[in-house]
Amino acid sequence: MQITQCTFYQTRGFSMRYSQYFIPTVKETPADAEVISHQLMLRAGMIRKVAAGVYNYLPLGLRSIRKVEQIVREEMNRAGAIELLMPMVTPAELWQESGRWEFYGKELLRFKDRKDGEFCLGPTHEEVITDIVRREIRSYRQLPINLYQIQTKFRDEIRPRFGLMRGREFIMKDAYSFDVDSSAADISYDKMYQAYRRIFERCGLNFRAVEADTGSIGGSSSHEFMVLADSGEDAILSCSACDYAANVEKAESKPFPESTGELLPKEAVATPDRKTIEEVASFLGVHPDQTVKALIVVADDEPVMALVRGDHDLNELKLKNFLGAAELEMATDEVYVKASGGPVGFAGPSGVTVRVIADQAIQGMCNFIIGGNAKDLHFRNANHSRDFDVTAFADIRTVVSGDPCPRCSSGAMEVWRGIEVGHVFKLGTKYSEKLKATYLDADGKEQVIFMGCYGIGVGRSVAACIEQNHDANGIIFPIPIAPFHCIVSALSVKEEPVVKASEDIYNRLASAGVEVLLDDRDERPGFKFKDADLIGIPLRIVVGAKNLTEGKVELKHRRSGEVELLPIDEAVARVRKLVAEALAQ
RNA sequence: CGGGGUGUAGCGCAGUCUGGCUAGCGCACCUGCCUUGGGAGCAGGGGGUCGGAGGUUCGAAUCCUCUCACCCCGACCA
Repeated sequence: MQITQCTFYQTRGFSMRYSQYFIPTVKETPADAEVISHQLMLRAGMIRKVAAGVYNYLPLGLRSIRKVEQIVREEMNRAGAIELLMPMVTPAELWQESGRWEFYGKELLRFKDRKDGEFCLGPTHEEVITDIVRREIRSYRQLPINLYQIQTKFRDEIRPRFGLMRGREFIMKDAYSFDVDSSAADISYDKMYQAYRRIFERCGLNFRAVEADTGSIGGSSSHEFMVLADSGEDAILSCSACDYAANVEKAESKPFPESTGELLPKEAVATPDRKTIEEVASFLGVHPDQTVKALIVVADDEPVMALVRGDHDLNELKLKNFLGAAELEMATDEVYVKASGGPVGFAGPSGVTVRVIADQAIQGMCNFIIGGNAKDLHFRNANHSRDFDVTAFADIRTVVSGDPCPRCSSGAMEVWRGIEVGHVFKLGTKYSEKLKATYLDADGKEQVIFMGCYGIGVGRSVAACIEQNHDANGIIFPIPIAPFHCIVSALSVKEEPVVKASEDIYNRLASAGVEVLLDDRDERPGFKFKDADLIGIPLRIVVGAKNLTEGKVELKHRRSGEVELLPIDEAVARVRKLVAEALAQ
C-alpha cells in the first residue's frame, strides 16, 4: 500500500535524522503554562512564545499545524469550496463601510501607514471577501460560490492565554459562502457542517457540534464545533437522549406548565438584613425554588427588571437577545435603588415602573416569595398577574445540568467543557446589504446575496487534540496529525549493526511514504525514550543490540504502550500498514 | 480596564523583609573520563547591564519614585 503524496506542502513522505533536525525539548514544565497542551507544546519544542499571545511555530509544531491545514483543505475542496488568499492588512474604508470599524472595538489592531492612511490587521475577513464578490459576481449563474483561505489572523485579545488555545495571532481557516437566497444558503451551510464533521473526525478529535450564539459576527444561526476537554473555556450542554446540544449561552430551557395551584393571599413578612436568596429562603424556611430573584439590568441605557426563580441564574446573553439590545450590563447600585424603589437586596416586581421580563419558569410557580422594595421587607404567597405585572415571559435563565431537554420528552441535560475549534454561521444579508453585494437574477432583477461564514482555528485544533491525547509522559498524537508517524530509536550509535539496521528500517519506511524520524543521537536509551514519548510520535521502532542478534526489533505503540517484538521485515510492514490504515479516509 | 503577583545565567528558582566582601543553587551548555533498555556518574569549565530609568547611601539585586514586560483572577471575546 503506497501512501499518497501531498503536493501542496510536503508533510507526507518526509523523513529526518533527529541529530540534524531541530526539536528543542525541555525536561521541566514551564512555570507560566497553565493548561496541559500549552505545557506539552512548549516542552516538546513545538512552539515558543515571542510576545503575549504570539508564538513561533517550531518545526515539530509547524508539521502538525500543516497536517491539520491539509485535512481542512482536502475536505473544503471536497465540499466544493475554492481556496484563495486575502491580505492580513486591510484598509479602514472597508470596515467603515460595514460599520465594524467602530463596532469591533479594541480587538481590532489599527495602525497608520506612512501616508497616514488607516489600516488594521484582519481579525476576520467578511468585509474583504464581500468586496471581492461584489466586484466580480454579477449573475445568478455565478452562484453559489464558496471561497476560503488559511491564513494568520490577529485579534488584540484582552487576555491571551493557554498558548495556542487563545492567542492574539493565530492561524485560521475561514470560508465564506454566497448564495442566491436563504434556502440555497442553507444548503451551503449544511455542506460546511458536514465537511466540519469530517475534518474533526479525521483529526481524531472527540467533539460535539452545538447550537451557538452568533456574537459579534452576527447572522441568524450558528453551530460551534466543540472539542470535549475539562480545560475548555466554554460550557456546553447536551441531551442524554436526543441530539440536542448547545452552548450554555444559547441552550434553551424547557417551559414549565402553567401553575394550577390555589392562590393564597399575599402577605408581607419582615426579613431583617436578609438580602440574598439563601438568607431569605432559610430565614423563611423554604427552598430557594419557591422564591423569585429580581435583578436590575441596564439594556441600552434603559433599566429593566429580570425575574428568575431563586435557584436559577440569569443568562444575560439570552436577555440581551430577547430585548434586542446592543449592550446589556448589570445595574449599578444607584440605578438599582432608583428602579426598584428600595435598597439593594430587597427588589421585587410589584409596583415597579420599569419593564419586567420574567423567566418562563416563573409561569409555573405560585405562592412564591418576592422582594418588597423596602428595607427588610419581602412578600410571601406572591403570584404573577395578580400581584404584579410582567411585561413578558421569556427564556432568560441559564440551563443547568439535570434540566429536562427542551426538544425531547425523556432526556436530561448534561454539562461538558469544550474548546471551540470551529464555528459555522448563517449570515443572511448582513454584510452583503451594507457592502452592496448583489447579483442579477434570471428576471434581470437585482438581488442581495445570502452569505455564510465558517471558521476553524487551526492551531487551536492542534492544542485541543493534545488536551485530549496525552499521558504523564507527554503527547500522544493520532497518526493523521502527528508530526512524524514513526520514530526509529537506534539504541547505540556506536555499534555498527544497530546503526546499519536502524538506517535500513528508516530508509525503507521513508521510501514507503511513512514520515519517519531516525533518532541517531549519541544519547543513552532512557533519554531517547523520554523524548520520543514527550513529542508524541505514535509508533516507535527500537533497534537494540540484543534483539538484533535474533534479527528482531521492538515496535512500541505510544498510546497503548503495547510492545511487539518482530523481525525487521514484519516491523516495517506493520508500520506501513498501520499508517496507511490511519490515513485512509 | 479593575484586583493580585512576578521580573536575578538558556530554563526553573534562592538571596530582597533586616543594604556590606568575588551574587548563589538545580537543570541545560562546553571539555575529558566513564557509561549505554526509561531524562546516569565523576572531574574541570563558560555564561549575569539582578527588566529599565532616576534617586537615597560611604556602599543598592536589596530602600524610595517612575516606567516597561509578563503571569493570574474578573469583565470581554470567532
